[in-house]
Amino acid sequence: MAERAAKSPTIYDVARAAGVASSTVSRAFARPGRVNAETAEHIRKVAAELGYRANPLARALPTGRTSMISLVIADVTNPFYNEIVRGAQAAALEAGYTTLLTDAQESGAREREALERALTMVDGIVLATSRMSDSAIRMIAKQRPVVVMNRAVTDVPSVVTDNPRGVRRAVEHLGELGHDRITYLAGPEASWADGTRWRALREATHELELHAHRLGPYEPTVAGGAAAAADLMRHPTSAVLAYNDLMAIGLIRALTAAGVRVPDDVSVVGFDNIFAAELVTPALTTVAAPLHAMGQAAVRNLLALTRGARPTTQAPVVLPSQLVVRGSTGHRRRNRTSPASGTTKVSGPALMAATSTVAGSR
Amino acid sequence: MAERAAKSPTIYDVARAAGVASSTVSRAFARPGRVNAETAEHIRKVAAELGYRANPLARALPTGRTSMISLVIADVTNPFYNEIVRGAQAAALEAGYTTLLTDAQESGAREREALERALTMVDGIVLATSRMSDSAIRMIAKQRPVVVMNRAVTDVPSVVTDNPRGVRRAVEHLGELGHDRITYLAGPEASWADGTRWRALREATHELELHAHRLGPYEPTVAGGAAAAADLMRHPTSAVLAYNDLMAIGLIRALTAAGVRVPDDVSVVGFDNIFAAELVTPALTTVAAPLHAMGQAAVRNLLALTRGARPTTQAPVVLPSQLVVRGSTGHRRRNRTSPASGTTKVSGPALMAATSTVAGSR
DNA sequence: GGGTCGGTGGCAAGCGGTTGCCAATTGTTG
DNA sequence: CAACAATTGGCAACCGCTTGCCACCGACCC
Repeated sequence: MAERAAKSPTIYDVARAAGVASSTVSRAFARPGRVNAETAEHIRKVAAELGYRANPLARALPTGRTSMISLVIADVTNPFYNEIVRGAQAAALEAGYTTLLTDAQESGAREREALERALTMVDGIVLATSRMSDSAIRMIAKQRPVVVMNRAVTDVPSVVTDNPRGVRRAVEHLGELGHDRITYLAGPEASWADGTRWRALREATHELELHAHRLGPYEPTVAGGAAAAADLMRHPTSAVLAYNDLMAIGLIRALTAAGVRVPDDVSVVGFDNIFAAELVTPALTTVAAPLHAMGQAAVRNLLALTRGARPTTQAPVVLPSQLVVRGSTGHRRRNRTSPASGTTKVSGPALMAATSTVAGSR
Repeated sequence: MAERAAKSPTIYDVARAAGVASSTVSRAFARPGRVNAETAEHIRKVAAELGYRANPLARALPTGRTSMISLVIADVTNPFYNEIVRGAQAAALEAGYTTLLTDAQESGAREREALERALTMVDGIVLATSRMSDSAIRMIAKQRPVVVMNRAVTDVPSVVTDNPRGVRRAVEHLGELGHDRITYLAGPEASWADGTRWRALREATHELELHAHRLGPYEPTVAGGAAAAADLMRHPTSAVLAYNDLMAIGLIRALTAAGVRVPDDVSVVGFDNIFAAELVTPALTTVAAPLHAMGQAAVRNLLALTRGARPTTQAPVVLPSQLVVRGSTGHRRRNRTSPASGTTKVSGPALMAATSTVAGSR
């Protein structure tokens, strides 16, 4: 059983080896101009020889700054977060910060608990689609800088996508295809994005003289979408806007299994443009969020806060969303979601002409 | 600009308020029996009133134990890791540990660098599909307990899936469908799993008197699989075993686009059973790894190590893998991957009879 | 009644850095 | 050449918590 290598060298070891005081070593690293250039150079050389590496914990104690931030997401297994996480990590890394990823497992309680543990260890927190209440979030924000994503909380800076614009584009797209009635499949009630999207849908359909209808709420998962299919059969429609891609995918599968064809019988639009959206058949038309950019923006804003910047503005940072047209939307043919009987087909290629405005990454 | 709440109370505050020494407060929390039950109770009450919460960093300094572990994965955007991360987090949480998730972005260099930063902060490290060299890993293992996943490194405990068994099952499955020649699409050369799978394929095909062929390496991504399609057209085959699901999916898409039908013209089997595997069309037949269990097992072993357990055994912990039969494999009909010309179809349902031994979660 | 001993609580020395303050050295300036 | 400012390095006091060691105390024993 090989014992762990002897404890790593400290500033004291370096100080002794370099013939200076420990404080000088400390400053040589932390306070650039504070020490003579030559001395600093010498110290750095000795430190390198000894393999000295500053202990971030020890540094954190007196300064109170840990150079760690916490990223809390609702569900690690949801592919929606993958790109967000990467964006956030990239921004954190470039600023010399380490990220603590926390999975709330879709539970506000677990989220609070995890946060409780992390709170004292981090310089700031990014809450991606938090399931906690506004007041709970504000409570946390009193103790550490916080930035929320996909949500607006009074007095807490946030980063969101332009949902209204995205919904508007989706509605226009469906309108152009001849659909005059759009059914919204609602997601979690605790979700801020859900409310925003439904509201935007109502406004957009109203302006364009179309009709909006709402079903739900459902779980924001493939299973939830499948569950919605049954309800949808009872409320015939020709176009559906789902709360997110996972639901849209589940819906399409259930519909297909029931003999309803997509997009021939019903058009489906999702939200988020997750990785799988372009892989399913038919490929999913969806409102894409700039996931990577959001993660990055959230962390950058957070770090600005930790440096003492005043909470940006009261208005959230809004990132543009984009409609990605793929195969799940097509011309309106019938007004029902019941099994097909006719066989005249609109040519596939024509339907997919406008395919992929944005290519899936990877 | 609301100033952050006053610094949180320390053991000294609690000690004063409770009329005892700080050391007693410390022990009341950390060393159960060491202090009188009543005193402890009193201290705990006072602490609760003050809202005292131990500072993990301050605790880490004298003890050298941070209660944090690092989980390093090759690519956060790869859905393969989602369940692993969750399993790992669950195991860590139940033991009171916090997880530091690090994305190596498929680069051994970035991996080392990130590790460098985290090394001093964590009690142990789990390397999920590391891209570093064996010696680099052993170097790290000298400084902190390490457990590797999906890989075997001499002297470093590891957790892997039963690749040979999985491959064997896939080969048997394909054999039963009449395929006598299986083409392997290789993944990253730095991947241990890749070598293991190819070797297992050769052995299995040999025993069953089939032929194995190898193409690649390719990127372990959808794009990589698509790239393989072109090569595959030049090396006709009726059955393909891909390094992972992402590649399998990319391959199927490219093949389909080129007019080659799956599974009619060629059967495709993937590895990992990622989330999207059951969503694509045709649904992917794949060798499923117990992702969640692996993450969990890795962390549990790691924690055992930090508690001083001697490196389990030299042999890796092997978790069972399972073949999930879906729609991408079918009876052999032709021996070429060139565009179809015949139209006789094996009935779809028959082909999919054995569908989903394991249901995808969610 | 004195000696032992287990149970408790306190003292104080770290853990590895940071940093305010002071002193020594060197360079400027009138 | 004295007075003074700027530069640079060292001293030592923390940051919040852990823990070895000691002191004290009442109980128990002989």
